[in-house]
Amino acid sequence: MRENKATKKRRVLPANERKEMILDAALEIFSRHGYERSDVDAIARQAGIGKGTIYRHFPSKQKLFLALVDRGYELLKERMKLVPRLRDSLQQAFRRGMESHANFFIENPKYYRVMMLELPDYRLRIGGDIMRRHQRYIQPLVKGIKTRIKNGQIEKIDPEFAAFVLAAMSCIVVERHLRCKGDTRRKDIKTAVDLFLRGVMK
Amino acid sequence: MRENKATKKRRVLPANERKEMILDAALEIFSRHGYERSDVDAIARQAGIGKGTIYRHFPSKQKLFLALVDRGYELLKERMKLVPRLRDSLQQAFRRGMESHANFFIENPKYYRVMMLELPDYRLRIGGDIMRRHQRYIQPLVKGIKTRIKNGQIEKIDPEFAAFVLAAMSCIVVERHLRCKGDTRRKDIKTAVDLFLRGVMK
Amino acid sequence: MRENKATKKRRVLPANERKEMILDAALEIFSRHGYERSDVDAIARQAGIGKGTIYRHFPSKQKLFLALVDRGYELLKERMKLVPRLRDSLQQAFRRGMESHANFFIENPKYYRVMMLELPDYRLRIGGDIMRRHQRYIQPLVKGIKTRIKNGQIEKIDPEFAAFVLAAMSCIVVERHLRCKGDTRRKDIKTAVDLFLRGVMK
Amino acid sequence: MRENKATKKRRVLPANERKEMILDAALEIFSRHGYERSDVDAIARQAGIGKGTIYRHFPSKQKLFLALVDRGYELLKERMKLVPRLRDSLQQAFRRGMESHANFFIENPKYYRVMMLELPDYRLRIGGDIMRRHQRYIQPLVKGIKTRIKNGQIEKIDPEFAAFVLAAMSCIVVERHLRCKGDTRRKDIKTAVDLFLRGVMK
DNA sequence: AATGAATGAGGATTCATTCAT
DNA sequence: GATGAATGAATCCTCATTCAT
Repeated sequence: MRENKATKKRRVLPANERKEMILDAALEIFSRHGYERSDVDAIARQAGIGKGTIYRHFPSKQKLFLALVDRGYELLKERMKLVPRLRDSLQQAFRRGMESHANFFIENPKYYRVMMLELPDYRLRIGGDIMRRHQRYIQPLVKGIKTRIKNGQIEKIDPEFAAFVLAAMSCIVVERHLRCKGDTRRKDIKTAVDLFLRGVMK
Repeated sequence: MRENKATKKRRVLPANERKEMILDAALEIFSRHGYERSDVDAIARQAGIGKGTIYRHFPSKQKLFLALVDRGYELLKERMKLVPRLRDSLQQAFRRGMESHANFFIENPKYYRVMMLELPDYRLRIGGDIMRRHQRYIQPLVKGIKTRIKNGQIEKIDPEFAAFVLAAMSCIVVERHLRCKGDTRRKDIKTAVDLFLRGVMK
Repeated sequence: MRENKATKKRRVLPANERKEMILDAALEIFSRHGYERSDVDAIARQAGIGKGTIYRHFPSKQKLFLALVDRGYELLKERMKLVPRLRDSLQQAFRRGMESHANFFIENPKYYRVMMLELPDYRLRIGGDIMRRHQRYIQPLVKGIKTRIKNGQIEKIDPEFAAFVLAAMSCIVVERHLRCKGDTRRKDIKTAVDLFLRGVMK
Repeated sequence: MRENKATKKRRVLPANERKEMILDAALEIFSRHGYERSDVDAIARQAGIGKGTIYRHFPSKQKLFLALVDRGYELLKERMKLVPRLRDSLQQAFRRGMESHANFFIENPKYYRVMMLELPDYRLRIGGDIMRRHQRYIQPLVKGIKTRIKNGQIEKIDPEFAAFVLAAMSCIVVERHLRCKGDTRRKDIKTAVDLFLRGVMK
């Protein structure tokens, strides 16, 4: 009907690419408005595709959201994988760990919003689903700490508790950075790691 | 049509009592389902009153939620007021502070859900209103830390950062407790305070 | 509870006075917002009384509105009663009739809004009730015209049609006046009567 | 839960047709109950479609009503366009004008109710929007009268006033006809035009 | 008699999901 | 496969009317 719509051909893409496109759009919209306030319509528009297409690839808005969170954790995991070499000094290990974690979210603030901000609200709704993911990603850290304890490098401390503290500190770094009072990142990471290390070292 | 409604007598209450009733019901529902998924109808049913009554006392769902959060901060403040005596030792001061904070939420898990879990999602929705409240309640803690620094009792550290760490630790205590693997509270609080103090003390 | 509310004592008034008060308030509100958009609440507030009191004196919002329209027609009738003396010349008679009619509404624009503007909208809803009133007040005019015809003073013309035309012209005068392009009243009335008379005179 | 819904198939229509369908239904409902008492639900039911479909095509109830009124004026304009040839005699011109106008509404009494009866109530509600439309449609008539005056065919008379009188007369014809005391139309139109012409001719 | 708190049916609008094209 | 029109349950809020005080 409109000639300038002729440009946008209905294109058939391989399922993978389509899914990625949709997840990109979902990231944009969910991070902007939160889960409940995001319309599937808006996501489709953002992706430049029809609403029905989203439902061909994801069975529901909720599942789409979960897939997005999963992708986030995947990316985060990849980023973290590079990090913890046990031959690092304690200092180095924790600093590098926190740097990777914080930097990932600072560089991907949309994922921060989707994965962290929605997390608690989500717990009320999808409960387990989201929490399980969070647990899963915290586990490596817990293990690392356990090892350090076994090695006698740090005090006996509940390793899960310690892992949560580290994660929380990282989030604080991110939030302060995103609130943008200049680049507090470097300083904050040092502060955090120092505090933590002094707090747990023998 | 409905004959079995004779039971429910209409009761007139003083505005204060009504408001409290409604807030009680709102606490129940909001903490159970989160803000967006709670509907005013459900709150009315929970309160055993008509929907219109809620609107007589609160101009909108949002304002009702805010009023509930306010009541929460009020209760928390009262609980915290008893705490910080400067002549307390550092140990005592921080332990008692964290105890009060964590215990308040452990004893009032519904407020925890409403005040803490909704907070980030709310940031995207109502933004300022909620965050201002959060800031306001963190401030005293920031000041306390500043004083300790000035007194030379603890290391120079960004006081806001430190305050956030303490608050986060408290939340971790609460969450672990609510996830109910036995009463980890006491141990966790000790762990947290020890970690923090060793981390910041000179 | 509030001392400055002490002024407004709950006063018991004779039913008549109360009714008048309420009708005054109703005139104010209905003329301002139209029937559907006027809240009984607003009327009560305008009257400075409780909502319940209105229902003690009028069984429903609708009946209150009708009572108000009735009072309007009563006032209009009184104003018109002074007018039509058959010994007047034709000119005089019609001019004075239209003057009285138009002036009544120009001086009581709120009644104009309530009686004229709502009239058609109302016809859809209360149907007969309102139309009957309108008919009743047009009748004298119809009779007058019939007499003039019988007297051979004016052409044979459907007297109801003629009466409607006169009433409509009067409304036009009022509307133009209320739209306030200076005082067109005098000129318009002359125009109207001249047009009508020339139109119907033998 | 509902098994007997199988009958109603979902039909996809081009936007134009859908809009027309909805406007048809709206005409039916609005003319029956007036604006405020008509609910969107009823219009959807009348159109045999879902409520949401209406909102896909019209952004709000109000805009839907306005669109309906616009369609009415469009139809009326088309009907009137056929009319005024300046070479017509005065008699002919006015008679044919009034005939067209009155007949349009007599043949489309629903439009009469929507466009004319709601008009005054609407003035209080939407004000400008509706009134502007009314003005626009009166203007050609005003101009026609001005021309006749300039041509010296009729007396000097306020042309807007005269136009209003003609429009009012036409409405009277319509109303008398709709109240259905036999077909008074022809006679009434003659009466009206005669009255008017004698009233204004030199 | 007067009050205004309480009620709940009703109404406009949104949006996840379905399905005809 | 892709599309977006269609759907209607769900939701917030209003307001005429009732009734405890």
